Parts: sequence; C-alpha cells; structure tokens
Amino acid sequence: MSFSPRPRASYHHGNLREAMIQAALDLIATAGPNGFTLAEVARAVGVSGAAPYRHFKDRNALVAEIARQGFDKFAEELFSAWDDGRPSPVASIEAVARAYLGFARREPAFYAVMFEPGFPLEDDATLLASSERAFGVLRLAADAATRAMPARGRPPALMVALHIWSMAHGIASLFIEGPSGSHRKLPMSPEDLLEAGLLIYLQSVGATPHTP
Amino acid sequence: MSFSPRPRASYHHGNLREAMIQAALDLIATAGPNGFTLAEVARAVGVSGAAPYRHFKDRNALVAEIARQGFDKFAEELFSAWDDGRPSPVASIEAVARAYLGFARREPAFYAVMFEPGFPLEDDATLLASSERAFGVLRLAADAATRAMPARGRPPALMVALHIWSMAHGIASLFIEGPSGSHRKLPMSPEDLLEAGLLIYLQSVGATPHTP
DNA sequence: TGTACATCAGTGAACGCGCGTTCACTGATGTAC
DNA sequence: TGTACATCAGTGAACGCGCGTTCACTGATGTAC
Repeated sequence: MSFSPRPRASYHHGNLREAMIQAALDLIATAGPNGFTLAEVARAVGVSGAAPYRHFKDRNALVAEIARQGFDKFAEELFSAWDDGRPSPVASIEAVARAYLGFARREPAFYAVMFEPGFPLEDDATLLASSERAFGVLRLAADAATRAMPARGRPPALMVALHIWSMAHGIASLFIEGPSGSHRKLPMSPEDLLEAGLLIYLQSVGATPHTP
Repeated sequence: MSFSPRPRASYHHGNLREAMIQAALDLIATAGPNGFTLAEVARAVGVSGAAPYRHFKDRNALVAEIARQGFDKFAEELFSAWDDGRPSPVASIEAVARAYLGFARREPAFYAVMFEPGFPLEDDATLLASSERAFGVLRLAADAATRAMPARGRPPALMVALHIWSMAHGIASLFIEGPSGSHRKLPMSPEDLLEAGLLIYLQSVGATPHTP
C-alpha cells in the first residue's frame, strides 16, 4: 500500500509528519525496520528528499517516533481488552493475550519496530514510558490473577506477568508473519496455542477459568 | 573483536570462507543481521572487495550459510543438554532450556541471524532441515515429558514442545542482550525466569520434578 | 478589511560516501606424467 | 624428482547507484495593526 506520489494541489503538504510515518510503516511491513530509507519515504509521500528534515532530526528519530506511537496504541488495545478484570481474571488474561497477538497480526510493522528497532531505544524517555505502560497492563492482569490464587505456592505477580509476556512475545515473533522473514508453520492458530499455554500455566498456580 | 587486516603472508588466504563467516558474526553481534556489508567483511578479513564472490553467490548466501551453521550448532547443544532424558524428563527439559538461553547468550549473532535474518530463509532446504533438527530436540523432550504424565488431560506433545519453544524464545529475545537493541531489564536472571515458568507449566500437566 | 511582514514548510541542487557487483587479470597451488 | 600446465583464489580498477544530509532559496501561511 504505497502512496502514489501524485503532485499535491498546494505547495505545502499539510500533514507531512503523519504521512511520513504512514509511508514508513508501509515500507517496514515488507522489508523490516532496517529495510527502508528516508529517501524512499520522501518519494512515497511525493516530497523532496530534504523535506523530512523539517519534521525529524534524522532517520532514527522517525523510527523512534514510530516505536512510541506503536507502544501507545499497543497499550491502549491491551488495556481495553483487559476490561478491568471482567468477567474473571483468567478470562481477562486470555482476552489480553488475544489482543496481544491481534496487534502483532494487524500491525506487523509497528510490532517489528517496537521489538526489533535495529538500534537501542532505551535512551528515549517518553518512549520508555510508553513501553512501560504496555507492560503495565500485563502487570495489572497478573496482579488480579495472583490475588485470586491460593496463598500457598503463589508466585510473585511480576513473575507471572513476565511469563505471560514471554510466551505471548515468543508466539508472536515465531509464528505470526512479520517483515523479519522466517515465521514457522503451525498446526494450529497462534491464538489457540497461546490460549492453551496460558490455561495450562495458570491452572498450575490455582487460577482456573471458572474461579470468578 | 574485529580482525586486524594485517597483510597475509601468502597470496591466498587459505581459509577465507570461514574467516568471512567469523568476521560477519563479529559485525552482526554489534549491528544486527542487516547492519553489516559485504565490503566491511572483506576489509575485516583483509581481502579485496571482490574476493567474497569466490565463496558466496551474494550477500544473502553468506547470511543463509551463517543461519545454517547456527542452527546446526544450536541443535547440537540442545541435544547434548537433553542427554537422552536423564536423569528425568522434567530435569532434562530444564537442562535444554538452560542450553537454549546459554546459546542465545553466548552466540547473540548466530541467534539474531537465525530468528531475524531480514529475509525469508524458508526456501533453503538444507537450512530448513537444520532448523527442524533443533526443534526436534524440543519435540523429544516434550514427548518424554508427556509420556510421564497421567493420561487424563495430557496435552499433545507437539503443543508442549511449542509452548516450551515459545517461552524460551520470548525470554531470549526480550531479555538477553542482542544486536537488535532494546532488551529489557529484569529483576532476575533469564535462566531463573524460564526455569520457574517451565516448572509451573509442567506441574500443571502432572509432570513434577520428582517424577523419574 | 487590507496590508506588511515574520515565520513556516517546502524546493532542488549539490556534497561526499560507500555499497554491491563485474571484469579482465595474475600469482599460487596441485597434479599428470 | 622435475616440469608443464590446468585450475584455483585472489587482485584492483571500474561501474552505476542511491543514500543521508546541508544549503541557500522561495512560495504559502498566519498575524499585528
């Protein structure tokens, strides 16, 4: 879905910043976070090669902005799926898990930039905050689930959140088609695989789908 | 750890093919699978820019060869850790899991090329076979573990293998430092996180660490 | 409402650069006899 | 053991290319009065 670079009516683009992000996402979706150039983006949007520098310091700044927007969107979708723990902690976790894979499937370009940016994102503070917000939803879900567990042998909620994240991310990056190539064939849907894995895992610590 | 390109004694390099792979791995370790150029590799090895083409059809062929070698090494290490299911299925799975993370830690460049090659590896048959051999070890381990489980509610061995793989890969790619940037901080070691996760998971289906 | 002017968001040409790949070549190596 | 010769594994120069970035510039927009 690249933009046809037909001439703009006006001298000013009007929305170049967002248009560049969109065009970059389109390119990333097929070639990965390192597989696009600023020049391509400019061409796709129908603008000269120098125009991008009005909006982004350099190429990395564009990538970082995409990652930030991606994490924000991601956090929103997870939070909405969480639905405050309704109808039950375990059911909500399953819903969050489905939302996790749904995002990776619907937005492979965002997902790739977020998790394989090609350069360290850690120094960007607002980006880190967005990323933490996404993980925060998993924390919420794990908190609720562990609270419902029998106290004996109950694992720390943080650890449960990390296990959920790891399995979800593992399944997304191994089995959902992304720009990094080489996703594996599966005899079931990634969603079913993750749901089954989480159910087995959560049952072990005493949280059953039927515990309200 | 780049090679100093001091002049060779002989006109012939003698071992250019392997030396290129080594140099490429060094570059990949810091910049990722897309972060190196054939020209850099040639320079690092102290050879002209045209020499690589005696050994590899093009850049992708070099990357594919690295992935193949990586999967072979990976499969060997996993298989050796598996140790034919001794002393117990669960203990062996934990050993395989440690070996999995150990590989990702010791060989981040191999790991990155294997799982984020930047272009699809699927068409290379021998590479696919090497990759299948690595997964085969997880299959073995899951088979043994499920055989030891009570028949009621026993999940398919293939699914168990996929769950183990997913969690291991998720932890490796989220929490072990790799060239793709942005690995997260953890309040415990990745090894401990994975061990705990697998124990919880395996207990649920009736395989305890103490079942021989 | 009209106008002067500051600011903004583009242009297009230019730069230096390094890349992947090819080509005809040549020095080193291995082998047949 | 020596030699002629085929093959192999390099060289180095050249190619066309597209990239990221900069620069002085200019047309469009917004605002103060």
